[in-house]
Amino acid sequence: MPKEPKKPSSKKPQGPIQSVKGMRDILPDEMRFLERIRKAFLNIAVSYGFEGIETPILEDTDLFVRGVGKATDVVQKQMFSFRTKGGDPVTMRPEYTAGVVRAYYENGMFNLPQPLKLWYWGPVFRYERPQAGRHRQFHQLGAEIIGEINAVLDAQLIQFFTIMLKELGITAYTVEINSLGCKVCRSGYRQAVVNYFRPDIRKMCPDCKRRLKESPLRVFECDKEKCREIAEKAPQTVDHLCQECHSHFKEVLEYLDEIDIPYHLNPKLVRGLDYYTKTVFEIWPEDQAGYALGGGGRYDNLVEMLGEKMAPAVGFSAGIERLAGELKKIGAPIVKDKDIPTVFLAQLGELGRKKSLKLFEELRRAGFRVMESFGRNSIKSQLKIANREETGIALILGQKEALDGTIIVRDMTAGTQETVPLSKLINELQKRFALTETNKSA
RNA sequence: GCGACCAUCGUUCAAUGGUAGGACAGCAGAUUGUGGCUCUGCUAACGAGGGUUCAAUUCCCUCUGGUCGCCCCA
Repeated sequence: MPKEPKKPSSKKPQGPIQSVKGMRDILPDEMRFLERIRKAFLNIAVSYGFEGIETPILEDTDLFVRGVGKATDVVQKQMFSFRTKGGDPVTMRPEYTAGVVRAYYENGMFNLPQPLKLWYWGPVFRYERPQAGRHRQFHQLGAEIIGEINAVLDAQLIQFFTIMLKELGITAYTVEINSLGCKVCRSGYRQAVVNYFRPDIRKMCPDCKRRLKESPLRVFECDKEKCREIAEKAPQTVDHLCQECHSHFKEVLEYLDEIDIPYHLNPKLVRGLDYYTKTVFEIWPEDQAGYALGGGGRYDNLVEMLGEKMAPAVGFSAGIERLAGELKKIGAPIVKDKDIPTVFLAQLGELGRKKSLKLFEELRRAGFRVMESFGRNSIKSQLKIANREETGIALILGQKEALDGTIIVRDMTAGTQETVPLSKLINELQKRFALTETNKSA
């Protein structure tokens, strides 16, 4: 037999389709945590006067290069970028802020009453090696306040974040905070940093040599021992703040004191995105998980950098999966939907099944959560499922009942049942659930 | 981007150079229209490609995916 050399149609081998590297499924068990986080988050967002926004996942690559910063790790090695068929360079957003600011311009939102308070929730992408607490697609929630410079808002966003953690039951965290100053003091500071490192530049790693040229503050992010040693006594931002930035920072801290949020001044905190000015902060779990739950800060220049208008702004974002991880860690009880009055609707025979479909909707309209297994014929297997799902009450609608206009209401815990007229069913159920409610609270 | 380890039913854990077994879950039964306990049966897996071999799930290589460090962040 002559061998037919197989030409692979692509470099990928045939086989079952697996998820793309770093992309994962969120299954119902985890989804429950996410929904809980979303509820807590939205609750606060709405009462704090924030409104929702969603921007496209795909943006012009240039938005992030200019917005987030050319020298940042996010842009240099973590961007999920490619070209469209038309040849346009696009990038799957690695964060929200740049896109939100773009939307601010494109939709003329500077004409709306300022400041603009926006919340967001959705997937973001970073091209990295997947690892614990890190995937290529993950989800962020966050909030931005655009068009207001007052320091009280910096504090309010931190308050927003910490209140959310509190509502979720997460208490073991620290707030790290620092001020990077503005354009004015930053150039002075930058110069001071460059001057400080210059004598030692030969001893430093190649990365730092490059950083010192392109973005000197990033030198502090290096963890090579030598660079660290040298950086130990480097000038700190807080010592080079201009009058305005100094008092702004002081005010932020005073506000935080006022609302009893403990913080840790961290002069080394610079954040991975270039657009930050003045206040920056990160929230870290206390158990040294190796990653932050979230962070944020002021970005008074970003709006200007992306367009012609000027608008001060401040924001924060948090990793939703990481918050969910904390919930798991603290053993947060799994909240199921059981608290909604739930009944199981079992049907028997052709007529019973037909009537069930309608009854199902009537029950739903009356405020009940209804479970069923309409596809099954035997009453036995249907009750088995009712038992497994732990619905306290099962309704049985068979041929006989369908003809009589009645239905069996079965108490699954007591094992008792009675036949009631269909017309009185809702009433009867409401009575029963009211009873169990009072028993619970008693 | 660099390094280490891993890959068997849905989950979890076995065994094996001659194509795989248990547990849990799932499904169906144990006479007539009634769940939980028990019993019985059934379903269901060697990530993909290539090589070595009479024979590969097992050995080797590559790819894909996962886990964990480094880096960095959410």
